[in-house]
Amino acid sequence: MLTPNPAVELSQTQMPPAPPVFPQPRDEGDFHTSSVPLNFARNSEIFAEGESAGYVYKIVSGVVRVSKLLPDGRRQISAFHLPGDMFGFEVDDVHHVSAEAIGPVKVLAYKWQSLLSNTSSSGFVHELLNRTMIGLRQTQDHLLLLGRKNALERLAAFLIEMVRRTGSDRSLQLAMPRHDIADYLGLTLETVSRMFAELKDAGIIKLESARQVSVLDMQKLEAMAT
Amino acid sequence: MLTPNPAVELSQTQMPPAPPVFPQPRDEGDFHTSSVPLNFARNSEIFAEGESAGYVYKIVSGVVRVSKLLPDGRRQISAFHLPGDMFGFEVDDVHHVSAEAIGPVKVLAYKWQSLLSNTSSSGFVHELLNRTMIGLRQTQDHLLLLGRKNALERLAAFLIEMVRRTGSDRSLQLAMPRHDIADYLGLTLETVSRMFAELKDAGIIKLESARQVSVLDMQKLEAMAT
DNA sequence: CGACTGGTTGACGAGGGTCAAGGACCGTGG
DNA sequence: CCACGGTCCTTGACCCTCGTCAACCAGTCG
Repeated sequence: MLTPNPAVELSQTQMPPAPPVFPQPRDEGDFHTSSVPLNFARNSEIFAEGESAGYVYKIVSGVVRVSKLLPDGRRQISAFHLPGDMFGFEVDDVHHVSAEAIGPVKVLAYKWQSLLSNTSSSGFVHELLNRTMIGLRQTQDHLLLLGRKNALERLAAFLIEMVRRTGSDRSLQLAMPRHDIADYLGLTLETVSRMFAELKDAGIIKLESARQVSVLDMQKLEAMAT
Repeated sequence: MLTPNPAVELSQTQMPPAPPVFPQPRDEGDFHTSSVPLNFARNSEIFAEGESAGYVYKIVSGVVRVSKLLPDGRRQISAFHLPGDMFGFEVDDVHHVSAEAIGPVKVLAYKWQSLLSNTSSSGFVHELLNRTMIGLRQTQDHLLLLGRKNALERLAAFLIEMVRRTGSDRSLQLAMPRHDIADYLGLTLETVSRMFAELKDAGIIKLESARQVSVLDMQKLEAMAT
């Protein structure tokens, strides 16, 4: 996808109609560089593994999953990105992960090369370095989770992460289905469902619905995440 | 460890005597910044999780493991670093991982702040951004391994990675014990040992000794790594 | 030679995957 | 208004991979 015109790509299954696209460059104050606002429909692909990487994306609204696939279909989600997060930068102009919109997503797309060459953008390089280092640290934390924690600890850690990142306190709205949570935590969706039930039976959370979780005992939840 | 004088810290167990330390700053061509050569003995700590992060390290010789620990002792090694690699950079002046010398290690230590403030070092920031992005990519690949691959696939991937990184072709010298390989691959040392045996029985590798591996069939090995 | 670290192998069990069935919730259309 | 299809979620039964525990072996250094 070299020319960003993604909302046309509603290939996968039948999709709710994508919001209209406005491909006119706008001047965003952020990096003294023009950005293009883009809209993506639920489950549509923002970029895929192996594609040429021309743009950096900043989320305006919605949630994005970044993942890698094995040839036989096994999938590992390496991160969920929320509004304000940036993603899509690569060293060598090739995407080594793919990114998809979990629900309807609005992003700002920045042209990668113009950002780096732009002389007034040394602040941008520092910002990018910071964000990349933070991303590296979160990914290292996730390695510990995948390599050494059991299913219950993983789900507890996930819920804590989501509570913290969404800035909510007790009530938590999950943007993603069980299957995505499973692929993020290195589990199956059945195990994720069972661990939800276990936390519920222990009186630590309350399931208003599958996507709407209330944390009843944050202390205990944090203790379970080890 | 704010003042680098590490070879004195031979705390853990009885250690082979550390090579002498030469703490005089030298001018290395690399980043137009002075570096301090340091030596670390086998199993000695270069820095620990939670410590203040003042230096960036570049390996001259030896192998370093970077890891995170759970309170109950479970450990995840997030990376092995070989000569030429850099490690130790953090966003917020606090180390979120620990680093230890696997065998005797020589590094060059660069003062972190002086590198970033130095006006002539914008090249350094770009280099650091590149290295961090590469590190992030490798860590994402490792997430896929830990989250979705089985024991045999993990060991095969590890051997391929080591062959590639050491630049060797058939013969591979492993710097680390089974326990470290296990903590890198999210397995136990027994399982690692069994997978070595399995690859050996399949005629894919030959174990000259525990640390000396010959790859007999690279094709098959790559096929096993999925 | 003895102590120590590191590695291999076996027996057994548990945690989580697989397979299967059914329930809850939603928007659409008759 | 309700039936219908689709997506998502839950729960149960069974099984397999890998962890645990234990014994033993190999190499090395004093």
